[in-house]
Amino acid sequence: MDKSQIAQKLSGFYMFSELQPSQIELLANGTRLVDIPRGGRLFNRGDKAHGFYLLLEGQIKLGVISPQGDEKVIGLIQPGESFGEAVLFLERSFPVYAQTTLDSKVLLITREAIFDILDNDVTVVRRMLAAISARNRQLVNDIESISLQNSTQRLIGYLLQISADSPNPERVQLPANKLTIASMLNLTPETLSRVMLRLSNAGLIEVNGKEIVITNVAGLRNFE
Amino acid sequence: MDKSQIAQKLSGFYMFSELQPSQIELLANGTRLVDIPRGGRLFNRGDKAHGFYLLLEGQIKLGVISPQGDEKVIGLIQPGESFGEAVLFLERSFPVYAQTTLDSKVLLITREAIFDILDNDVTVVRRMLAAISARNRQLVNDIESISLQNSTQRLIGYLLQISADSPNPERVQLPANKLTIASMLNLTPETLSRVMLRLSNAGLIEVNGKEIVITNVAGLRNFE
DNA sequence: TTCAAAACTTGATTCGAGTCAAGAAATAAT
DNA sequence: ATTATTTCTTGACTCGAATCAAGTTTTGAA
Repeated sequence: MDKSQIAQKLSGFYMFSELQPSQIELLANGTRLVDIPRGGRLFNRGDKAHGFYLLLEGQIKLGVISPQGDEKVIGLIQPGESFGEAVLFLERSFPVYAQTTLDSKVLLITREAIFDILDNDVTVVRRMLAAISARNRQLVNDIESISLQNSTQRLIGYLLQISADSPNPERVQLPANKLTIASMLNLTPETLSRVMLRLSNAGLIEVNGKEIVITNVAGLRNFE
Repeated sequence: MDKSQIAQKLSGFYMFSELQPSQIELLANGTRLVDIPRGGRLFNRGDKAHGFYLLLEGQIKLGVISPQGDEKVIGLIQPGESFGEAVLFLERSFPVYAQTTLDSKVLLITREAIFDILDNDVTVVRRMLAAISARNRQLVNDIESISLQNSTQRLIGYLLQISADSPNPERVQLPANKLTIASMLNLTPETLSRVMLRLSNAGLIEVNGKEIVITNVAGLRNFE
């Protein structure tokens, strides 16, 4: 992928869509493409940040691992989404690791390049603030559901959310394997499996691998 | 409190410490003082944001309440700290309520005033980004400890943290009542009480109401 | 200063979800 | 196509923390 293709990808990204070609070119000069095969690490917890990332293809899992080796998935990044912004503005290292779950292509937008743009473009500033704020909101929601909902409510909430985001709300596709989904929902795989069985038996969903058919949205929303 | 006193408070706040007097004055014109007695609500979940807040005196509890009435405290704001920034940059309402736990004085820095400054001052932009990013980091830490640590580890982590932030690390003061501390740590008050008793019995801490003497820091860090 | 309300503690018991184990199904590698 | 490996499911059992209950202490309001 050459510079002009990188520039094209950058200008197609929401945060930079208002920038002039000359500014995009500047940004592209401070951006590099990173190719990582499935299962590879983009960075580890504790690594210093050299910039922030824009996922072009594949999928990235952000997570933490306890001293006992237990893993918790904090977020799942899809193509077109950026991540790692927040670390840039603190003199700190990454609090999470980033690992691909599919062969992936990522743009690394270096610190210097983005700081330069931020100093000169009000729109990018706003959108950067909005991006970090949105992540913030998501984290608050996650804390709320971990703290105040039981396993069934968390799964239902998650299914309804991905259903709402889907073009075909009755038939959704889990975006990752069930181990990862379980970890995002703060469940063990065993519990996820059992809760899905309960919802199936209640006639609310049908599960075929990663495909979930929501047969009764209202029932799902009001379950228990 | 008149305009010049508000201006003085604003210029003493880290985020605005580099601003010129003329800019501070502009900001002060878009700022108002809010006085709220102990137990009062500054805003509720779902309220539209008119700006962000700087706590001058007192204490503010940020939290959520489940449909079943269970409460979860997400954050505790101390004098000199700001909050509510993230909501400003999303076209959304507050995901949490804000309630005083002491008689409090708060500055409300209105949307228009801060946006105006953000468009004209690079330092404030950086510090705003840093402030929201720091909150982000805290939230990730919270999710990590809720997800991967047991009740004892969470309390120990919390005590070590407030001890590290304290001028007198051996003798710390809980910043709120135990019900609030318990909720922040995702514990019931009963469990908090029992865990404190266990740590006391193990000779690691001494508890006298809100005052905790950490008699054995290393032991506390390596407990279990 | 008194007293009512709120906060905290302690004990007994329950329960949701985790753990351990073993097998089935799906996926990837050869 | 076959096999190895990973992922997923199901069952039996355990356990950490919640709940329920009752008493004590602290706090703040009249």
